[in-house]
Amino acid sequence: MLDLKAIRDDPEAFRLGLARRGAAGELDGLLSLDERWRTLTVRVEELRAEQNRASREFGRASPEERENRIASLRSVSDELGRLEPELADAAAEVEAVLARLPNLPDPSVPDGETDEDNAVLREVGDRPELGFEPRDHVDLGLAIGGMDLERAARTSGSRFVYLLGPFVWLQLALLRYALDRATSRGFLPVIPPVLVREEAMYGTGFLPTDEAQIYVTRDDDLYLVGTSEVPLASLHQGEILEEGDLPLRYTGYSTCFRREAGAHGKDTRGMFRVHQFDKVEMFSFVRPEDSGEEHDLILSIEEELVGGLGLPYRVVNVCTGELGASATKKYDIEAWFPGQGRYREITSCSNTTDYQARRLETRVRREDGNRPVHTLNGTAVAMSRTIIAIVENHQRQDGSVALPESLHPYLPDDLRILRPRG
RNA sequence: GGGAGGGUGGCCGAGCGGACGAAGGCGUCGGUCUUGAAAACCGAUGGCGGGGCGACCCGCCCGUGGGUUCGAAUCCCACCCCUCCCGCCA
Repeated sequence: MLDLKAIRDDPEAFRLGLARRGAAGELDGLLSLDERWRTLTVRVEELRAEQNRASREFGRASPEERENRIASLRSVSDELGRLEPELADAAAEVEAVLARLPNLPDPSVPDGETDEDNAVLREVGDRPELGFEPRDHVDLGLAIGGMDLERAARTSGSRFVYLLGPFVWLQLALLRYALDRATSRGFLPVIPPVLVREEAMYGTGFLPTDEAQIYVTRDDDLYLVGTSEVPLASLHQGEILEEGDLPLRYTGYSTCFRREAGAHGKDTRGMFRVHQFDKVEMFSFVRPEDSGEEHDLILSIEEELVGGLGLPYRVVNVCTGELGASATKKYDIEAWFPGQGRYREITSCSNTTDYQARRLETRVRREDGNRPVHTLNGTAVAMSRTIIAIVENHQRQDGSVALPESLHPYLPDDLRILRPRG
């Protein structure tokens, strides 16, 4: 949510920022709705003040006097009865428009529509020189016995997977690997609820914008989260935090559910894009002036995690067209996937400034008043894609995969090399 | 799932149609006193929004949303949440 008062004070700044995201069209409408709301507010509050004054006197009045006063009180009450619904409508309209406006992009974000417009900041690590035609994760995973896609399709449909044996151990090793590194940097591990109320989805900015991507339960009005960002951000909903308690850092492990509507035909092979996967996420609540620095910290942890797995990657500054509604700026780490012959997103971190905090009413107590905190989120490890990247990058001619040393402490002793069966 | 009782300020807790943003206590912060501290005493202590250049003024908030009423923390309805008992259950 943008700051309505700030929009009033400097509409042109918002017009410019929103225009970069193709969302400036609603601004004039918003300003006139706001004008109407304020006019009505002034009138309604005058009437209420009068009613309160008269009502206080009424309490002291004698029974005879009361009879005389009821008529004038009723006329005030009647006018309020007419105006209050108008005021409520105006407020709801302002709210509805405001809720749809995305966060302003940071000046350093490149303009653009698709991932081809993202700015590549750096490439790190050498792509593996395999000396043979690389197999993709489906061929490798099936041979190793780490996954079953056909039976998953029979059970649940396309874009689902049974992880089996070696890939299960690998995923659990990745979990410990990610948690160890995140907690060593001060992030508290959390296993959050994955079914959440509408307010949590709204508060994090996934509703109303991304409704088509979200699974909803039929009888309970609960939403399945697409990322633990949602319950982590909601952890301090409605709270006023003490400045000395910030930053608050959490790392959540959860399953993530995504409908992938509109992705028909995209990444249909294997488990690169699935409806359900597990992910370790980092989430920070910080003082407003610290969010830029925190964003760099989260990115550096992500680079450490990806780099530590021996995966070649590049860092991109995501363009305006690819930003989520709540983000002012987003870095993606794209790992090299030999099976696809290109870089693909494997982690992502966003600075959402005060956008989510304003919706969730998470504030910090300050001398000069309570202000929304800033929130940030970033992937520690997205399990399915990371498993894919590992097996594709560390594959060997015979179809075996040498797992990176950084995972050895977390793996069963006989599983440092994944071998094709039979 | 069945039954019972509850949700009031940072916390505890009174209020159960009219002067209530709400008694009292605790906590916190100032002050008096003291060599210092404690105790005692005095005072201050919520959030959100609107208006005004401003000192300020006004409105809203007693789980949430509706309703009754000239007037609702208080009465009615729906929903949410918590606690206890029974049943079921990882």
